[in-house]
Amino acid sequence: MTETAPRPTLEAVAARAGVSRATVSRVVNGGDGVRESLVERVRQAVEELGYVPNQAARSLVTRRHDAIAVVIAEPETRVFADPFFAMQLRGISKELTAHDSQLVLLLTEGRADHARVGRYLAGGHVDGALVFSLHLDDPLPGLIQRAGVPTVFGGRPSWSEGTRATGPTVYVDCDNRGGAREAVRHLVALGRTRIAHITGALDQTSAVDRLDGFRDVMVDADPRLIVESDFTPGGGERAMRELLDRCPDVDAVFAANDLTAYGAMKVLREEGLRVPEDVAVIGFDDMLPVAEQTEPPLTTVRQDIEEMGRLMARLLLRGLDRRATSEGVGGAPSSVILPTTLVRRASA
Amino acid sequence: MTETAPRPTLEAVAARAGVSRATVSRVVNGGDGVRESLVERVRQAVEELGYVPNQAARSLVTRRHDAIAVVIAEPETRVFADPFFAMQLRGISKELTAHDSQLVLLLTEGRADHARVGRYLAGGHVDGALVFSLHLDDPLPGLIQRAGVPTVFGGRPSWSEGTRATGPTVYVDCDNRGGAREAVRHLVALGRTRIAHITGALDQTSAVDRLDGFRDVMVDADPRLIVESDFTPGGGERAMRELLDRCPDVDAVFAANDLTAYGAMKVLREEGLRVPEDVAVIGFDDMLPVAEQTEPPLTTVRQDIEEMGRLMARLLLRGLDRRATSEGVGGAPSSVILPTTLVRRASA
DNA sequence: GCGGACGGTGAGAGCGCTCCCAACTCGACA
DNA sequence: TGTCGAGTTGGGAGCGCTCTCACCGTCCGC
Repeated sequence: MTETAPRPTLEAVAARAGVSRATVSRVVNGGDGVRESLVERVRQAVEELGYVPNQAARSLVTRRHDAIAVVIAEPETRVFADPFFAMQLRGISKELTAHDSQLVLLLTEGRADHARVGRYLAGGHVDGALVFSLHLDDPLPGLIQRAGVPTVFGGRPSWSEGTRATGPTVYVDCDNRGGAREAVRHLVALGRTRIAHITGALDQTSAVDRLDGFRDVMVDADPRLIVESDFTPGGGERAMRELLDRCPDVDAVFAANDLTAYGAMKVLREEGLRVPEDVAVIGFDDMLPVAEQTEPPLTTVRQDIEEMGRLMARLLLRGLDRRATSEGVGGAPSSVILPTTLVRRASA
Repeated sequence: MTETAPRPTLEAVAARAGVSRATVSRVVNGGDGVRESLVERVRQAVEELGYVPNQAARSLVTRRHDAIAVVIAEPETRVFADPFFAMQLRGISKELTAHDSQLVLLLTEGRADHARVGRYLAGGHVDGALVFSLHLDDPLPGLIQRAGVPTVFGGRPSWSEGTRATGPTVYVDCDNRGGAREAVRHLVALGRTRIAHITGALDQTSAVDRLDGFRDVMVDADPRLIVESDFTPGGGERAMRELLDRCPDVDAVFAANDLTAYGAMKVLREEGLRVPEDVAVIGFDDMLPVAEQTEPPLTTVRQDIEEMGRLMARLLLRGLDRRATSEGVGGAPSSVILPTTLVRRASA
C-alpha cells in the first residue's frame, strides 16, 4: 500500500523556477508564448519536484476531463464472455488513445448500479459517454440525459425513431435488418424451406431488427419456427432443443448471433444431425474466434465491430470538439449505419 | 448527442431554498445538524433544479474521489477472452458497490498506454488502485508508486520479497506453488511417471510459482517435459504439440491454467489419445465455464477468484479509511495468500 | 527620437465546493 | 433577570488551477 506524499502545486514549481504561477501553467500546457530559457527552467523544476497537475482543480475551471466513459448495461459475466464487447472496446480504445483521452469503463448491473453510474456521469468525471447494450426499459438513457453528458449510443436505441427533447440521438449500428434478409435469402437460395430463426434478446433493438429482417423474407413463416433466445451459447442450445422438439423437420437455422449459432450447432451435433446437410446454420457478427472454430466453420453475416467502436468514439469526440470551438463547425454529427456482408463458410 | 445545459450550483440551490451555501452543503452530504424543515426545503430546491454536485470542485477540497481504478496490464483481447478477469472484477465490483465507490477500469497495452494510465492515476482521479497481471519488467508499478496512489496488487509482484522505498507491498494471491504441488502429487499417486508441465507466461509470478511447485515434486524431471506457454488455449495447443513431439511417451500433463489444459486436451483428442487413460490432464483455476465443459470434465486446482477480487477491494478500502481517519487504527493491511483445493473430475 | 505594436510576464479573479469559526437563538438554570 | 451552553446557521477562506487583462520592455516605422 504505497503511501501518499503531499503533492507539489503549481505555486511550488513557480517558486522553484522563479516565475509566476501563470507561466508555469503555460509551460505545463504546451509552453506557447514563453521564452525558451524560461520553458527550460520550468521544465526542470517540474521534473525535480515531480509535479503532476491536479486534475480536479484543472477540471474545475476548464470543464474538461479528457476522459470518456464507456457504459455497458450488462453484468460482468456477460460482458466478459462475449467477444463482441472486446472488439468494440478495441476500436474505441484506439480512437481515444489517438485523442489522448482516457477510457473509463463502467458496467452496470441492476438498478443500484444505474443510479451510481448516473451520478458518476452527472458528477462531471467525463466529457462524454459511449453507451452500449441498452435494453428496452433501461432507465440509463434518462439518467444520462439528465446528466447532460454528450452521448453516442452503440446500437439503435428504441426511441431512435422520434426525437428526444434534447435533440437528435446519435448512434452507430450495423444494418441488422438488411443483413438478416441477406442471410435468410441465402438459405432460401440453397433450397431450404423450413427455415427457423433463433432470436436474440428481444428487449434489444438489434434482436428485433434481425427478426424483422427474417420476417421480411419469410413473410408467412410458421410461427413455431421462431424461437426466442438471448444471444448466449446456452440460450442457443435451449432454443435449438425446443426448435427440434417443435419442428423436427427444420432444415435451416438463422441464429441471431454467432454465439447462439454455436450453441445451436452443439445441440444439432448431439442429436446426430449434420450441418449443413441436414440443417444449414447461419450466424451473425462474424466473430472470428467463434465463427472460424465451429465445426464446420460458420457462415455468418459480418459486421465490422471494431470499426463501429472506432466510429462511435470519433463521432463523440467530434461532437465535443465542435462544442468546444465555435459551435457549429462541420455540422452536428449524425448516426451511422454500417453495411453488413454475408461470409460464406461451410455451415450454409 | 445530448446537449449540455448550464448546471446549477450550490449557490443557486441556496438562493432558491433561502438558506446559505453551507446549509445546502450539509443537506447534500447527509443533513446532520440541520433543522428538519430546512432539510426538506433544501431537498426540494435540489430536486427542482436538478442539482448534482460538481465532483471536481468537491474533490479539490476533500481530496476524495469515491472511485477506485482497476488496472489490468493486458490487451483487451486477452482481458475479455479470459474469464479469470471477469470473476475478479465481479468480486471487486461487489465490494466497491457496498462501499459506494465507482469502479473505473483501465486497460493498458503497450508503453504509450502505461504513460497515460500513470498520468491518469497521478492526476488524482481515483482514491486507490487495484493492479492485475503485472509482468516482470512492467513500468507500471513504478509509475503508480510515483503517483502516490494507494495500491493493492492482484497476484504476487516480482519484487514482493523485498520492501520498496514506500513501504510494504500489499497483494492478494492464491497458493500457486502449494496448489501446483498438490496437483502433481495427485498425478504421481495415480501412478503416472512421465509427468509434463505446460507453463504459463513466465514473466508473471503465478506461472513461475506454479512451475516451482511442479519442480518441488518432480525434483529431477526430464527438462523436455517442461514446455513454456502463455496461459491461452492457443498456447496450450502449441505446447501440447511440441510436447508430444519431444516426448511421445508422456502420460500426464499439469497445465498452468484451465485454458491451457483445454487447448492441450484438444490436441490430445486430435492425436487420438484418450484422457485420462493415455494422458491424464490437470488444470489450474477451476474456471467453471471451462473446466466443466471439457471432454472429459477437467480435474483442476481451485482458487476462489471472486473472493480474491473481493479481498483486494476490501484491503484497499480499509487502507484508505485508515488513513482518512486517525491513521493507524486497526493496523496496516497486509498481503493475503488464499488456499487452493484440488477438484477431482474425470481428466485425472 | 517618439508613438505604437507586439511578444512576454505576472497579478488576481474565480471555477464550485467544504469546513472552520463566529454569531445567533433558545431554553435551562442559578 | 442574567448567564451559559447546546443546537443551528451563515460568512468567508481557500482547495489548485486557468485565463483575462494590465503591464513592461523592445523594436519598428516615420
